[in-house]
Amino acid sequence: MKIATFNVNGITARLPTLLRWLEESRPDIACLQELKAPQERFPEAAIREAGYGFAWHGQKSWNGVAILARGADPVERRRVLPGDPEDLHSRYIEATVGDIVVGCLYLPNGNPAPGPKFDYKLRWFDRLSARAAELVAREEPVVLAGDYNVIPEARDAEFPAAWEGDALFRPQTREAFRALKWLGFSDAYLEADGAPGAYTFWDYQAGAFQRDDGIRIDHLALSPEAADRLRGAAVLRYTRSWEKPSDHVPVAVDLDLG
DNA sequence: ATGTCTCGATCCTCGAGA
Repeated sequence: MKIATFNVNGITARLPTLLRWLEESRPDIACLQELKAPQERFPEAAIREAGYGFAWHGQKSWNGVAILARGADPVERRRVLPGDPEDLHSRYIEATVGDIVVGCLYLPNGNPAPGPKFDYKLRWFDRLSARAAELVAREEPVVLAGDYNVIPEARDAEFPAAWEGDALFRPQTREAFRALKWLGFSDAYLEADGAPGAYTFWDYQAGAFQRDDGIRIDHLALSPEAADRLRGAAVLRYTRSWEKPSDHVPVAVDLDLG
């Protein structure tokens, strides 16, 4: 079973690219982030035509997350991360697909740091960890996939010094990411491959992709029961060279599940 | 720091966010 995560940076502008990727890569489950469209503007017909059922949580202008399943309808469990009724950003959706629990997340960027946006990022991270602790206690295969906006280690950036002090690389951010690890979740790419240079994001500006000025910030965290079944992982760098690319590329993992 | 992109309001361009 191939499970992938892809920050599309606008599902309306990215629809042709998304459809091409679904057709060529045929993930069984696709977690999408940064859809930037209100709930009623999801391209339902095109996604169904491509062979996918879906659950999605939209928002005007910003955020927005979706879980797609090939030949199946994901069973939505929740569309809000618990712990803050005043947080109205659509950054989390959770569903089951067969026997697997999938959480699709778009963690706040958090810049400028320090500041209120960084505080929000850390609070959001705490809420994610609390939810992750609940999920891991069930001893089921769980995948928490998405744009974490976290550079876990210096090796996950081509120019780590340029990210010193940035919300994506601050010690507190990296510590919060490690908290998921201490709960029992593993970084699928690291476990299955781990080769350096597997960046998932390059800024559109200043020729960042041409200089390979990238960072690895899109991750799939696996519960122990999912990690037991991990067979491989891949970062689909080539999609960054397509027409009208997202600034992120998909990351896919292969799990030996049903 | 910025050589870009997307969205939305409103408008034929700009600000915000990333």
